[in-house]
Amino acid sequence: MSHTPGVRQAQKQQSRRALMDAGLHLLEHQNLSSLGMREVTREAGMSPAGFYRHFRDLAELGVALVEESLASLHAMIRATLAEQGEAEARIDRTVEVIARYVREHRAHARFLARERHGGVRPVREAIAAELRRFAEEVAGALGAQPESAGWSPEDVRMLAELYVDHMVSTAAAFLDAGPDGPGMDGSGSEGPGAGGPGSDGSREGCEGEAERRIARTARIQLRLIGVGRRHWLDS
Amino acid sequence: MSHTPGVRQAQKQQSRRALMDAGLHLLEHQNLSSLGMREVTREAGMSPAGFYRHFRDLAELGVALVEESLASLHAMIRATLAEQGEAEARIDRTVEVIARYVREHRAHARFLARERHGGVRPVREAIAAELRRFAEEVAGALGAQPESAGWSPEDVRMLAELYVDHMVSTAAAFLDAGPDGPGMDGSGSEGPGAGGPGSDGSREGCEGEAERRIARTARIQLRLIGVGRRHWLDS
DNA sequence: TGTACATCAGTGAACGCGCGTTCACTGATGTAC
DNA sequence: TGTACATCAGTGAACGCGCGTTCACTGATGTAC
Repeated sequence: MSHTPGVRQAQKQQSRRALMDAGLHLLEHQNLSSLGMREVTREAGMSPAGFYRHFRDLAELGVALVEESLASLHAMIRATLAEQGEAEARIDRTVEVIARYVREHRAHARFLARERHGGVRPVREAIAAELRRFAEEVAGALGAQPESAGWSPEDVRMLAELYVDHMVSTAAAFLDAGPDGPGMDGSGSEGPGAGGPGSDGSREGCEGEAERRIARTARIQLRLIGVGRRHWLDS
Repeated sequence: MSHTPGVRQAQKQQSRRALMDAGLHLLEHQNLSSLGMREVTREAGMSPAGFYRHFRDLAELGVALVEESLASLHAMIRATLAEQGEAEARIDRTVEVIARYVREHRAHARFLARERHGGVRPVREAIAAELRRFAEEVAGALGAQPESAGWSPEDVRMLAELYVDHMVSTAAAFLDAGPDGPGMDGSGSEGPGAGGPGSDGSREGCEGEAERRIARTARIQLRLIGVGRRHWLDS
C-alpha cells in the first residue's frame, strides 16, 4: 500500500478498537465502575497514558460501547419488525433473533444487561435513551398493523413497552443460561426466565436445553400477549 | 443496668447493621464490585480490620443484603397473592405494592436492580435463586385460581414467569423515574417513610407524574395479559 | 522530485494516594467457683 | 455475694501494591514549498 493520507487516522482507529475490545473482554467478569484503565491499556497492549488519546475516562469508553452494542441489535430488530406474515411466524422469528443476538454478541449483550442499571450514570442514560428509541420504533410498527385498528396511541405505546421489556427479559434469560452462566460452586443459576427441574446434560453445542426452554417460554408468552391483544377491544 | 447475658451479641448485631446500612448507602451510586471495604467501615464508623469480625469479604455482605432486600418484598407480594377479589382490584393492588416497595425501600430496590446482572457471582446467584422461588410461589397461587382450570402446569409456570418479569421491569421503571433519576439531583432529600403523617389512606399517595404514568402503563399491561389469559384456551 | 518543519499517537518514568489484609493489642462482657 | 480467668468485638499501626494522572519525550506520518 502506498503512502495514503489517512494512515495515521487508520492506526488511531485500530488502537481505539483495541481499547474497546479489551474493555468489552474485561467487562464480562466485572462492572464498568470497577474497571481500571491500566487494566484496559494492559489488555490492549498499550501504555497507560495512551488511553487519554482516545477517551477522557472509562465512562466515555462505556458510552462508546453502548452505541456499538445497540447498533447491531437495533438493525436486527428493525429487520424483524419490517417482516410480514402470520403472527405465529413473526413470534418465532422474533425469539430467534433475540437468541441469535445473545449468541453472536454475547459480550455486548452482557455489557448492556450489566450496565443498564449499573453505577455509571452516563452509560445508564445512554442505554435508557436507546431503549426508549426502540420502544418508539416498535410502537410505530405496531400502529401500522391492522390488529391495532381502534387502539389509542397510548395503548399502542403501552403494548410496545411490554414487548420491549419482554425482549430485554428474554435476552437476559438467554444470557444467564449460556455456557458461562452456571458454573463452579454453588447452585446453578438458570436465570429469571428459566428454572424448574434442570437436566443440564449438554452444555456445548449451538443451543443447550436451557436455551430451548427459554425460547419455548418466550414464544408462549408472546402468544399469550397476542391473544390479549386480539381480544383487547371486546373486553 | 444489670449484666444481661447477650449484651455482647446485641452490640455485635448493631455493628453488623451499621456495616450493612453503610454498604447499602454507598451502593446507591456505585456497584458492589467497585465498593471498598475501607469505604464501608469508614461510613459505618469502624476501623477497617473490624469488618472481618462480621464478613469474610464484600461479596458476603452483598449476599446478606440480597436476603434482607428480598425478604420485605417477598412478604408484601405474598400478602397480595393471598388476596381475593375482582381481577381489576387485584391488579391495582399489585401495582400499588410494587410502587410502595420501591418508594419505601428505594436503596434495597436499587441494589437488587443493580446487582441482578452485576459482576459479583454469589450475589447474582442469590438474587436469581430468590426470583426463582418467587416465580414458583406465584405459579402456586395462579394454579389455585379458577381461571387456571384446564391449564397445563407448564403454561401456569410460564404465566408466573411473565408476571415476575413484568414485576421486575415495573420496579426498575419506578426506580428510574424516582427523585434521583434524571438531571435533577435529589440527593440530600429525606429517606423513605418521612412523607409526613399517615397519609396512606388515599391510593397513590405523594407520587410524581412519571410514577403515575408508569403505574398506569403497568396496570394496562397486566389487564392485557389478563385478557390473554381468559381467552387462552379458546384460541 | 527532495527538503524542512509541524503534528500528534504512543512511551516510560514518576508522583502521591488509598487500597486489602495482617498483627499484637485492649478492654468490656461473660463465666466458673 | 466477690474474685479470677476466658472470650472476642473492635483498634491502630504497618506492609506492600496497583491505581489514575502528569510530563517531557520520541518518531512515524502529514504538509508546505
